[in-house]
Amino acid sequence: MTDSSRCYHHGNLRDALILATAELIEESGSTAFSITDAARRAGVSNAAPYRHFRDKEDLLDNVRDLAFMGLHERLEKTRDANGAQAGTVAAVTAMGLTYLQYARDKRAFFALMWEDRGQMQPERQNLPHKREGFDLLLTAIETYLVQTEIQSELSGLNPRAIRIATQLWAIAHGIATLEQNQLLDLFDKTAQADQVLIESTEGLLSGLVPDAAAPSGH
Amino acid sequence: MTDSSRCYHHGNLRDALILATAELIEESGSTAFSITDAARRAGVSNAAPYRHFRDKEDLLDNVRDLAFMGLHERLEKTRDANGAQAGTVAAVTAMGLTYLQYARDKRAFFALMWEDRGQMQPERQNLPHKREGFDLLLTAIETYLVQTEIQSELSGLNPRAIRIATQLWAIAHGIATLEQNQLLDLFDKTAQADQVLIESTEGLLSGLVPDAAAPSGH
DNA sequence: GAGGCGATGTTAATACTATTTACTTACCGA
DNA sequence: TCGGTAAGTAAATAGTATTAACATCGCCTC
Repeated sequence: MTDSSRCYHHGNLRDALILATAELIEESGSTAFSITDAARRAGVSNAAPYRHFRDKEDLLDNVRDLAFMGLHERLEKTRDANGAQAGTVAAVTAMGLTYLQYARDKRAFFALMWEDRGQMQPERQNLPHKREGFDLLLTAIETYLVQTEIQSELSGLNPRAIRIATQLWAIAHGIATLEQNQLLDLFDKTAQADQVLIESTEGLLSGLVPDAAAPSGH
Repeated sequence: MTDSSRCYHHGNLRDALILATAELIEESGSTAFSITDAARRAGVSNAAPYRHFRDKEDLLDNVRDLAFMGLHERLEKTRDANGAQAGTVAAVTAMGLTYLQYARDKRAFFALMWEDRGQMQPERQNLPHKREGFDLLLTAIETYLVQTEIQSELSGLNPRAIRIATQLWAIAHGIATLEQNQLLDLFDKTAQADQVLIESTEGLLSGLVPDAAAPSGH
């Protein structure tokens, strides 16, 4: 059943189509693609995909999942590579740098992941995978907070950790977007995206003090 | 020439098409639209647009400009409304909040503005309009730096001001994206986007000290 | 005013596209 | 062995961008 010597039945068309689509998108550098092309690349007729996917967007959703998994994998690798210095600013920063690098390496995937799908049903928004990436960052930050004795234990639900993770994810995402839109080099040729991220991370993490609510002194 | 009693020649089809497209996008809430629909709405045939725009993307570029001008207008209004307290953290924060509100109010426009067009020629990336919005933020921050005696005079080119403006723009953009992707309520139901932005802005602006290079102590 | 020319419309044609329908094949289980 | 169903096919439909060939109007010149 895993052989490639199929004449009529493909065997694993679903995965083949997802992969073919991913390849088309990566090769063209654009999220636009035709279901016809994907089918042709998988070696089937143009109607075959509809046995496995409701519509084009459904197929695309699966490619999106693939993209999120790719990012997640890289973030995990970064976390593991920095295991020795877990809980340092550098370890947190490394996660953000990985995010930026992914946006560079897989530009079309990155665009795909964050395409506006506001009018789509919630179950078609790849929320679980989006959340997974966030969780990794969150853990890294909690480790930092515990390590620097700002927080007493890992909980996964510490409101401050969540807030900081949100801020860091937001700034990494924003920097990636600005970089892709050529808005960094324009104003500050030396402000490489990485540098901006490193400074922002430090800026947001410094100033944190044990216990207490939000720091409000200037 | 400005009458509406035209039978064959429209008079100002170019603008009418841009407006029609903008309306279609706003009404549907999606950046997808058909040139046929835009033409119909403007009361002309489906080939007429090609007398005024090279292709669909060219028409879309003009809608993008419109969207950027709308954002710019709002930012200007915010700046003027806060004229009295120019140079305060609140004044800077207000710019970010305006950005977030625009992303909420004009969701489809916001998506349109930041659609990935990496493979497009530079002249089709609406760079001037993107830059204009940044400039407003930059000025607000320089005013803040001068007002708080961190910087001695308005120059428009102060590297630190540029760096901070970049960080703040990035974080505002990132928060808007997370909000639209329902990644804020998911993890922290109380972390309204506005609140995250307010805290980030304060976090990034505090810790700044006069003169000196980047603060590196934690 | 007559004539013509270029800008701005038109209709019709081409080539893709997504999606559905009705038909076909091959596998799997009774 | 046989029949049902999952998974493929071709063909039809409807909508799309874009181009080509033709039509009309306003304006400029004589």
